[in-house]
Amino acid sequence: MNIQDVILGLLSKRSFSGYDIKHHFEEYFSFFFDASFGTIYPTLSKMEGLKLISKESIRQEGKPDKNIYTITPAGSEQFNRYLHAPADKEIFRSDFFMHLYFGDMADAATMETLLRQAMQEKQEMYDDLEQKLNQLDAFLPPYQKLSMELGLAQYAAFIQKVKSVLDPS
Amino acid sequence: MNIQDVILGLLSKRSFSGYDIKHHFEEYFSFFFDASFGTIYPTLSKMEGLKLISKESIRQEGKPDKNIYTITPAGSEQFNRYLHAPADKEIFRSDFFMHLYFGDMADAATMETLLRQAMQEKQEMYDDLEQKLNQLDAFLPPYQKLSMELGLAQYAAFIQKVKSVLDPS
DNA sequence: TGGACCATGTAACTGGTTACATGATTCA
DNA sequence: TGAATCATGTAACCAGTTACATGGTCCA
Repeated sequence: MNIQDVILGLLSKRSFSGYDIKHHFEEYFSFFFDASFGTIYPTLSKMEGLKLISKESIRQEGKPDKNIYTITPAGSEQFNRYLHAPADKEIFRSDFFMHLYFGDMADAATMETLLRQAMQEKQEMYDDLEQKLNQLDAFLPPYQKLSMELGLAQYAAFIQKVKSVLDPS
Repeated sequence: MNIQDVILGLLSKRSFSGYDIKHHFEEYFSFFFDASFGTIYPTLSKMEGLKLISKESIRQEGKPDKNIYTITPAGSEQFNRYLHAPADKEIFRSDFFMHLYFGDMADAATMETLLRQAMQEKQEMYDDLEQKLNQLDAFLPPYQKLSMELGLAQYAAFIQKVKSVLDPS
């Protein structure tokens, strides 16, 4: 998976500006993907050069011009190849787990803070994702819904386990 | 978290060669961290230059020479700072989730393959981790054990959810 | 008046990977 | 005989981030 495929996926549904793409990433992909403007803008230029997408400049009043990108047939073809190819292996790199792994060398207060912090962050992500799911539920296509439910299931497992260690009852 | 901290953590317990470090990563960290020889060897040289670790060259019969690295007081100090600092946010980038998110545009057979594949891979990681946990259980310090149990809990949640979709019973 | 939002873009940097080079030993 | 294991290291590359530059509008 590279960012090109992700952008093509978004553009399969409707046209986007670079700015919109970033916001969509934050809103819907934040739990398994992310990219900065520093990646998005150069990638869009490159993809336009490759004729995978086409650009239309829109003048706006009171706001800067924006570039709206639309997928081309060549872009659709590439995205379709991506979609039916096997998934790359996922990248998971966790400093939390590293701290935990070496936690027996740290003091108890530090470890409790670490665990509480991690649990709280996961809880926030859970709540955020759950709220989105409830809100969109009826309109969500099945696999999109499943992706969110799977995210929730993993978060819930994490939270439950950490909670059982922090507040054994 | 950078690779330096991880190496210092390992060297806190005993001395390692670069080759050993790589194997330890694969054996115990593979589910939340990874690094290649191309990163490990230059990092070790750099850390030696910074006096965080010291090198001893060992001649071996029938095998190439090896460089054994030992942590210095300056290295211990840096590791201690790492250990008591808050954890960086984790990096999770999943092509599987991306495929799932866009899955409603793919055909059913592709999606079933995707799900079965992912489930199988997670199951293998689960089995591998569980086996290590059972094998070492009595010797494991508590937080190290917890890190493995948390990994298992997350894998189990994933597997269970995907299974419920593939084989509803 | 200062911060948030809208909007695009570049340059410098970083943290890695992959592939290559070397070479002996052991095992099937 | 050829693959796996032991062991170190470098060069080329790549995908990404951060910080900076620009500048208008809207709202408190």
